[in-house]
Amino acid sequence: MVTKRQITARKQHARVTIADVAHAAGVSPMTVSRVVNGDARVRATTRDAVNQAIETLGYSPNKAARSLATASQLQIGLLYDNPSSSFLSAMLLGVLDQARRCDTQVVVVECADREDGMRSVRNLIAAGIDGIILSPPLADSTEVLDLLRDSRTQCITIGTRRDEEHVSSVSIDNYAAAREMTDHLLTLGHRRIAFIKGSPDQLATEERLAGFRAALAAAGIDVADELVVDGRFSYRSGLKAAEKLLSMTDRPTAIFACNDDMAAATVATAHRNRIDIPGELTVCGFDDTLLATTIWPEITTIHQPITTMSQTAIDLLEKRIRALRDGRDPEQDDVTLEFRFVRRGSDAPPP
Amino acid sequence: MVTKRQITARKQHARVTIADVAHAAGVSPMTVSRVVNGDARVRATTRDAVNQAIETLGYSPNKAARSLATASQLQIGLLYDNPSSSFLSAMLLGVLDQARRCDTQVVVVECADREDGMRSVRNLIAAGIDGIILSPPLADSTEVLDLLRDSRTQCITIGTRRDEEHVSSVSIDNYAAAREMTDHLLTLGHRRIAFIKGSPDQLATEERLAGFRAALAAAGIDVADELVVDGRFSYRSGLKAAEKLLSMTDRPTAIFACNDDMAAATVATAHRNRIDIPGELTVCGFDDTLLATTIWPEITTIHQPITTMSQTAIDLLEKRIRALRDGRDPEQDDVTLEFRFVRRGSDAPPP
DNA sequence: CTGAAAGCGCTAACAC
DNA sequence: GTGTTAGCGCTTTCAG
Repeated sequence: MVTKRQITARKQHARVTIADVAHAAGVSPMTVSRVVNGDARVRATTRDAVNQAIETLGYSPNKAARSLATASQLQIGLLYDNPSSSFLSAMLLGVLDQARRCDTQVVVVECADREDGMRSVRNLIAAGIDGIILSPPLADSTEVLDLLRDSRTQCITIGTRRDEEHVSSVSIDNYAAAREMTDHLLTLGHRRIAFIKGSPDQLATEERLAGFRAALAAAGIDVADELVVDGRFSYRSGLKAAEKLLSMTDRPTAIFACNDDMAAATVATAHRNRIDIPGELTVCGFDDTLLATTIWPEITTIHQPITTMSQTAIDLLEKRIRALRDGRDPEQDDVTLEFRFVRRGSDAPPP
Repeated sequence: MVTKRQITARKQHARVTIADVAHAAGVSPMTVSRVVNGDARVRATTRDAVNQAIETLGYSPNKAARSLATASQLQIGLLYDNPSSSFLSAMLLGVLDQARRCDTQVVVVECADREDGMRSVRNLIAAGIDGIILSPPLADSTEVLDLLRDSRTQCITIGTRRDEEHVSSVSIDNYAAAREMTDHLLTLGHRRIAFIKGSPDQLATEERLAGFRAALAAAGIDVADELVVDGRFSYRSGLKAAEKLLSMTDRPTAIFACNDDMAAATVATAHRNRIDIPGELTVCGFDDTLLATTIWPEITTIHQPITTMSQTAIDLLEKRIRALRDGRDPEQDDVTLEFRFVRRGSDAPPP
């Protein structure tokens, strides 16, 4: 009696298993498994019966059992180092989503700097990680990349593309994007256009600058050296750069900042100096992080599909690792996703 | 020969299992399991031997197998609706971390509005979710909460506390925090202090306002109605509120905004009007999101430990679900975490 | 304190 | 097309 009650109680809480469904549908568990996994070799009527049973019983497969049986679960590490929170949340969203889809455990690690990055990578490797995703600026650290290569750990970078044998990447065409933005400014009629650079240690900085220069060159405009100023991607550094630019006697009519944080800082500085945007000055950014739409006016910028990028990264990494496991040679891919020019309220023709 | 080679090849890729460790240490798999799980009933020498073997073999337990054997893996849904990206990333970080720790699958769902929230909750329940975490403003939706109660789904809110039987919560003491901030302003010597409210549908708004009022009342200061203005937590709404406040003939010497976004907007508006911060105007915020340290001057604010909050939420939810599974009655908890007053550069004594 | 047996829920591989 | 058998790697009994 006592026993029976316990069993009943347990049954209530127990999830329905594949066996229950099989029983209800009058087939074997294997058939149910096939239906669930979309195996084509099941008669339509059988399939319907099974689906019916699944429906009424409210069956949903046990992930752990499946992982165990297929030996599928992977462990992937995601390292990041002080990104903007918009970048981070967008990235995490993509990672979480895709990881769930392809049954992958993701370990997210914040690194204070490259030193710390090296340490984390070593730890993860020791813990038996299957692959690693690097976001900038860690993705640009040759040191970290070399460590990964030497330990033969699969690796993929997000946001910057490294043309090296052992790392794949997911990024956008920074050069083309910067060029498109600059062309837009040119079309608007601007001729005196300034550029605020990002951190020198990130590839993206150079690529964007190159795109900027190319657009101007194509239009037959010389870039005055004084109009290309240093920045470090931070709001703070943008403030400094903007002050320098706006205090010039012959100040630019448009400023293209290497990311949205610095563009926002430029807007703030302009306002402080009672310069109207976009009436008296055009400002545009890059990345389309949340800050771009937070401030006023909203910033014209380049949208990076960060969530899709991180999903793609997980997907790619997973394929490479499985290929490796099956003895195949994993190919190195560099995926380039589409960026999108987003026009908002911070640009206008020159006064 | 062929067979052997295949086996060898496979062995290379196969992870080391508990059996390998057991063999190497000369004990049974069970003993290894006990050591790994910190069971006390193992002789010290045996334990050392096992640990030694684990070390040299580089063993790490297979999560899937463990989940399966202990029937432990839980599914938890996390719903969010348009939070600031700082809030979101902080929350995701905590969730990811804790979920990995306690072997929980988290499904993150973005909801466009309450309607959408209802739909998502229904879907999740149908999919057999074990519990749900709600962040504001969804956490303040009675409708969603009722649905959850009726379906007997475990639920916990983050950031706002609902005093209802069936929902647990993790939050900070908004009232006390607002009070502490206001006291700070009072100590500085401010007497004409304005308050920018958040969205009226969020409990946090009222609590913070109450704290603000209480501090002033305790100091024997009447709050002029005109100094408490509407806002909706957005930068945009903060801009409007700040303009109203700063255009007053007898404008306030300090402005306490209900969150950092609105505080940042206030700073921008002040700058636009050539009002120096903190020299001529003190501005402070709430939440300590990234925006607070992005802009200049950095904003004095209240730090909410969002990452810890979401970790705690997962932890609590997990305990409740397991309790329920074991037939125990899950208790309803309201956990209040410590906030931290963070003084930065946006406050000073009145001019 | 330690070990043997049994099984968690699912899916490969092979039969039929 | 469908069923059978045999595990995946771990932990829970229950013996000793």
